[in-house]
Amino acid sequence: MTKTIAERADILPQLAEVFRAHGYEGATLSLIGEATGLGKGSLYHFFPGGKQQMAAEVLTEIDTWFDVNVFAPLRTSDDPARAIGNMIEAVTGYFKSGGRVCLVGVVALGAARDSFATEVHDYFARWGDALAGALRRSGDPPATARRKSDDALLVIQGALVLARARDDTKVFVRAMSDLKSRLLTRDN
Amino acid sequence: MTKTIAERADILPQLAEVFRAHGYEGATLSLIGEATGLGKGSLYHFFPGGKQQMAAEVLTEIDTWFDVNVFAPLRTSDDPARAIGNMIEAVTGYFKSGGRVCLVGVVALGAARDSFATEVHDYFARWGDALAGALRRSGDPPATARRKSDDALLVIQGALVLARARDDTKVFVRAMSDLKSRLLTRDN
DNA sequence: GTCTATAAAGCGATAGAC
DNA sequence: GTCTATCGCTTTATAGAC
Repeated sequence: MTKTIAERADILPQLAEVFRAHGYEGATLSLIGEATGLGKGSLYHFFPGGKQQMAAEVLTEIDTWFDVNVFAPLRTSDDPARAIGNMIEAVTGYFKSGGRVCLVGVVALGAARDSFATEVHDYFARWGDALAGALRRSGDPPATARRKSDDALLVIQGALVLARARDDTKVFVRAMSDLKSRLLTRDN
Repeated sequence: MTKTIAERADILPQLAEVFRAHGYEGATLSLIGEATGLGKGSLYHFFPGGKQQMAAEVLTEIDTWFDVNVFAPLRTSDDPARAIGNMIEAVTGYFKSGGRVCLVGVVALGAARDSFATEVHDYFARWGDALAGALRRSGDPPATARRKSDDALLVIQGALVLARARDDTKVFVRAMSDLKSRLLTRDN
């Protein structure tokens, strides 16, 4: 019988799902052990800082994913309108049309926010900056771009809450469709 | 020395604040005891069903508050536009301009959602129905009214998430102001 | 790198005196 | 109605064998 050797890259996504499903406080080491198939010994081998470190690394990985797949395209694309459309598509896929919650939003609402204030703040700040930049380059004046980017972040988070409250992804899908046309319309 | 006799009506709001601040999982009986000044004996005297019952009664009280102060005016006012303006004002006050989170939203995002599915679902359903009704009476066609009411609920929840992530109420205040004019404009 | 055993603390909940 | 003491269990975290 060969032992399976775990790698950080495999563990983090499973860890993320546990935190998403149960929140920081609700994600116990037993649940994490089940989801990863790892005992506490292995878990503490990878994350000597315990639960706090696990959540911090998960948040960092989430941030990296968005940086590569969402923020960077918004910042560098020479077709900003197209990049905004791609953002909506990427977000819809990532959040499984509202069937998967945003861990950063969950953390922001909970008591763990204070422990991860920087991670939470920066995630939304960098998303907002990247989106506002794309809107400016597509013709919106700075103040309008900023208002529209705030609006977008807030609609995405709210749609996730409502979709989960109703246990129905329709409201999320419709919100993304509306958001897209609102972002790509110049006169608002 | 006279013992203070606690009443349910005094306990529930304190209980609500603990659940809001820590979420369902994070709200321990110790924290609840501190916040209410009551020992476990007293707590279990009032709530034999324990934490689950405490949260359920808090959710019911929240629902009642919104029913009286938000939903009923939307349903019965003969000046629906004015009722919608009042709703924005009531919500801004209740959520302290984004400084206080929505417990129903917090529960919806967490693992406790399944235990309180009915309460969570009904809260948003009744709010949505009341608001959509007011919008219809103020001249919006049914489909538009429904879309705008979904939009409103989602913007409120999202603004709460973003305000807490940024630790800044400005985004909430601005979102409410924008929402108000969007709801009261006929051609969208 | 993985596991089991274990520690110390905290959890929700109960019992019973007052 | 309130309290303290306590139960049984789970929690996070550590130690040490393999």
